[in-house]
Amino acid sequence: MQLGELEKLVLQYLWQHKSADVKQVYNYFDKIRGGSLNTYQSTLDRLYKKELLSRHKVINAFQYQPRVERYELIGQLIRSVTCDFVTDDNSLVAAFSSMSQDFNEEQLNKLEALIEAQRIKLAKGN
Amino acid sequence: MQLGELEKLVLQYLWQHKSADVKQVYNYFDKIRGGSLNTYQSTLDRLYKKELLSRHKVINAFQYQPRVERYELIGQLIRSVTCDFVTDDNSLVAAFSSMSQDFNEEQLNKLEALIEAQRIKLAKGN
DNA sequence: ATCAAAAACCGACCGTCAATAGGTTTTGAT
DNA sequence: ATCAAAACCTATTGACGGTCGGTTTTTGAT
Repeated sequence: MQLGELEKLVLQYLWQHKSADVKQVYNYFDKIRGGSLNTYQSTLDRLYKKELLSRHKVINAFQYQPRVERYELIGQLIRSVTCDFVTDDNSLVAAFSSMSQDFNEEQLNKLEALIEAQRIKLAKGN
Repeated sequence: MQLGELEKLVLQYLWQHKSADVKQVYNYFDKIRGGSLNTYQSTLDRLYKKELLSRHKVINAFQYQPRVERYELIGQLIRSVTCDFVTDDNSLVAAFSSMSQDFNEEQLNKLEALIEAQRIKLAKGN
């Protein structure tokens, strides 16, 4: 998956506001970065075609909603950027190792809890 | 950072072979995917300019070497694809959560060891 | 049913970047 | 000084995101 700057901004906006139509998106971004209404129309449409947004008509305009949670997309992006390089079991772990410096105490705790949860899931699966 | 298909292939090759010049790279890939020698020259040059490869002359041809370990690049890519979306402390952790299904028992063990190592590092830092 | 406004859609253009390759310059051995 | 190899420069092509003008479709009021 490939995301441009504006696409990311719009996604952020929709995660925050849950749902919006073109006008709302346009009104919001017009003040901070300009661009025509059509620009946002195209961007929403592209995100919709990428299946990152869903939409349905309300009255006469589409309301767009995120189709994936933020963390899901992050996970998906990590996977897509990663998969070409992960040849063996250790690659991903090693990559995390190089990232571990990014984590603070609290995050480490949460990660550990996640690992434990996953262990249980694996155990049940067998 | 933005990497094309061929760039990834060449990187893989160099991680495996440690060091090579254009000819070697060309000879290797010519059999499996074609392309002119110049194509590989450009690709190596691009990777060099991206500071992913180092190089030095041996006799009269450049020898190229990886400048980053595989896992370092993976970590870097994860960070770059991630940073636009990680607004709060929990985002990255949440992303890992959505990826945790990718890990098997053994990998979980290794991750846990990493977390412990990072904890110790943090403790010493204070 | 008609019609004007709103919304959606289409198509074009630009900029960026990877892939590709031809042509030119540099270089080093003889 | 010559000559072949290597490096470098410079297009060209193909994707793709951003941008926007223009056309079609939808819709709501009359």
